[in-house]
Amino acid sequence: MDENLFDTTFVDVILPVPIPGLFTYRVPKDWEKYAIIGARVVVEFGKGRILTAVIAKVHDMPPSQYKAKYLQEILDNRASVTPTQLWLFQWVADYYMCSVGEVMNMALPAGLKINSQSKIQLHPNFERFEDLEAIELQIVESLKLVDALSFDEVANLINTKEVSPILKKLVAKHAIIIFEEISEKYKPKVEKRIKLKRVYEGSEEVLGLIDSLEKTPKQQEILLRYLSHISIQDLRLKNNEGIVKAVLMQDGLSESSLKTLMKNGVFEDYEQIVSRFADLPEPTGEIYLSEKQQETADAIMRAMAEKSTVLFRGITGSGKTEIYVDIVQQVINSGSQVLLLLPEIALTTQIVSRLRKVFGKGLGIYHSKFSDNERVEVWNGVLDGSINFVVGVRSSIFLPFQQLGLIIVDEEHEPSYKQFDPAPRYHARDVAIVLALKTGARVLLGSATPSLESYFQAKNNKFGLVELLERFGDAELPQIGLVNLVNERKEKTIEKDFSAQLLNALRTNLERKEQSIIFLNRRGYAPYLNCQTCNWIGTCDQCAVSLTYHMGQKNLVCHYCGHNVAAPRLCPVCSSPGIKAMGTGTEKIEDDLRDLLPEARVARMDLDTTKTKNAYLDIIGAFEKGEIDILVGTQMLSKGLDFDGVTLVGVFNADKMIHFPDFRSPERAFQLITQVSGRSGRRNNAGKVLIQTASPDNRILQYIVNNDYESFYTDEIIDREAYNYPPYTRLIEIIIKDVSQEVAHKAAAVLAESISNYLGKDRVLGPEKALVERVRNKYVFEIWIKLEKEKINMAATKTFLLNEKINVMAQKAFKSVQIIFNVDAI
DNA sequence: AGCACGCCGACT
DNA sequence: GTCGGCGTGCTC
Repeated sequence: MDENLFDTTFVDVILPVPIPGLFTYRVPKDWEKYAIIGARVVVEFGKGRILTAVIAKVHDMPPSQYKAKYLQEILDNRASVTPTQLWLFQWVADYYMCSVGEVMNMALPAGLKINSQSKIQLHPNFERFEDLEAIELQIVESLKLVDALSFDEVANLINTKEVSPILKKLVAKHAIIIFEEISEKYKPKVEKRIKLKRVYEGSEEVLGLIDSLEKTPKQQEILLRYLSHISIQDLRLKNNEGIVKAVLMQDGLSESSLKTLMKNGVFEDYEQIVSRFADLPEPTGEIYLSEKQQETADAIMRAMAEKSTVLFRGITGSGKTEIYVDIVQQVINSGSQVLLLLPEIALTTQIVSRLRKVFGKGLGIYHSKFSDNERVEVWNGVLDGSINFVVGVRSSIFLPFQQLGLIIVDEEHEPSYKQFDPAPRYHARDVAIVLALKTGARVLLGSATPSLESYFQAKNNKFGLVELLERFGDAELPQIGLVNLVNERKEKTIEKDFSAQLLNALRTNLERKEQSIIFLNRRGYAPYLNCQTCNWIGTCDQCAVSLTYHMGQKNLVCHYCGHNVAAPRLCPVCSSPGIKAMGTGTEKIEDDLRDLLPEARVARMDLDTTKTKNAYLDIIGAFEKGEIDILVGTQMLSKGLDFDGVTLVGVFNADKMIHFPDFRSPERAFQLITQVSGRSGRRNNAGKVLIQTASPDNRILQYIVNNDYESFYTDEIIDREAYNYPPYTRLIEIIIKDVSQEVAHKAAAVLAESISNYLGKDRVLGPEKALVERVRNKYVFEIWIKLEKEKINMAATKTFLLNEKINVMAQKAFKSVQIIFNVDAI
């Protein structure tokens, strides 16, 4: 008999797959009361594929086109995902042109998604080993040793990719069983604790116990140690709390003696679930604001009463952190939650420890360097309200806030707020603004060098604007000078890549025992190797770029695909030994400095020297302690670092930054150079900045020298308007990739043609070869479209684009083409 | 995205 | 002859 589909509950769930739409599953009768919107469930999707999904809708409409499968499991008895989050996931999916599943998958920490892995085990009744072939036998023999193997493990064992046909045969022969192993990933942290098995009445009894251990001094020592933590008088009240085993046993008390004590019923052990953040200190620090800072904080609060989003432009060294702290405290005290977004690497540093001192346990940190389990605890803490302040990276915008009052986006101009690689390609600042509009929270954007988009909104009264244009205390702005490389070249005063002017300034600084920073936005030793005899250049065979020479490992590295080979000593083409490293990276600068200023202690900070969390802190620590005279580094130096002793910043390659072929490069250059310049001269030290350039008259450099953000903005915004770039338009970048250059180009042309017909030719740029035309063996083309928000129906355009993608890919020739939409590309 | 099914080259 | 390569289509 077929089941009665009336009076049956169904759920539409979000699955972590890049397929649009929700999927309907049937709820087993007994579980109906647990089928809540926002609860996580386990479902089978396809054949034997187990996934964690989130319930988005509960209803009683049986699907007409297919038969719904049953839910396998309901993981929560409450909503792990809030209704606001579900709304936000959908908004992000629509706006950034991806599936809700992709958003959900990114938003949920890995620890909240269960593991599904097909495994095999030996069939308990199998005996006919003689029926098996050699490989099958090998698998079965292994299963005798380890009771279960994953598909991957089998693949490794027999050294083949395709294991499922073999395993199927084994199943047919009743030799093995395939099963899905499901396990929740999140494991609470447990702590072993020890307590006295029974509470002793009165001190005599305890003293008696101590005496009874006279002959076993090691056991007695343990008991005395225990009593030193919980005194005899306190036993009655505090014995039940016990003490952490590791604490009791530190400095090498005897484990075996403790075991004996437990066996004899003196002590017992038990486990207790503890928060991973339990041992955090209570808040101690207080932050005092200068009069000017307090005025600014008050102005921001007033502005936020009027506008949902407020832009705060506070120049470097004006003490933004103190102002944030004051505002955060006010919002928290009103009973709301606060999120402070920071660019990824700024989080590993000083600011967190400063905030921890003020906010203690109520502060949660959400960051890629934290483990899965820690992230789950932050998620749950935010959900149940025990965490009221989160400092995190861009993905923390998707945490389950219940009472969100304020989102601060620090360094809001930072491009790292935009996710690029896997979908969703979202901008955390923009998502924050949307979320705040939805929930009534406020957004505070902070930067010394706001993005043109944000400043434009502020100037047009869409955002509130508060500016703080003087440094904290009596600190002065650094003096910024340009070094004319053309003149120095004429006079032949350049040594290696250093102008005499910069080198002399470094020398003077060294003599005065003051610290210097050299900024160069290119890592490695040299961007390419070149044979002086046959002109060979080392290139990546997967990508259309030269390989960067890294002297540390003596190898050539592709900065696009990571390809890594030993650097040849002889030219691979003509075998001549005359290979020369061309151009300059941070490694070379570091090396050259050791030559030019042998007495200086030089260190380098870039992606290559900061692979581990501690390396980063070690370099900063050594620099702060004055163990380093000159620190060479990439843009990493510009973020959230606060050094007192730096009085000189040298900038290399400024011209390259300004003339990079991208309409945003003037803005980027202005922001980056201004930000690194801000590292010079804090507190009582007047600082100096020297920028090496071949075009000292360049307008961007002039604005930087004069510290003139306003004029930079006014100038740049004119160009943006003239060429229809943001903030006057919205950009969508379309990336078309294929192994065949011709196929990619044709598909791109077809797509561009139909878009032009729909939007008009003026709104479509390309297709053009990408700047790096081949990456990982795929040819890349780009189409850019510019959309005026007032004139174009954005939603309709996006629907059109998604349909066109399907149309293009439906053509036989374009089956293998990849088409990626990057909304609001930066 | 995975995963299964289905159709052609290099091996026994 | 088969094994196994990856093209194509589907997933509630």
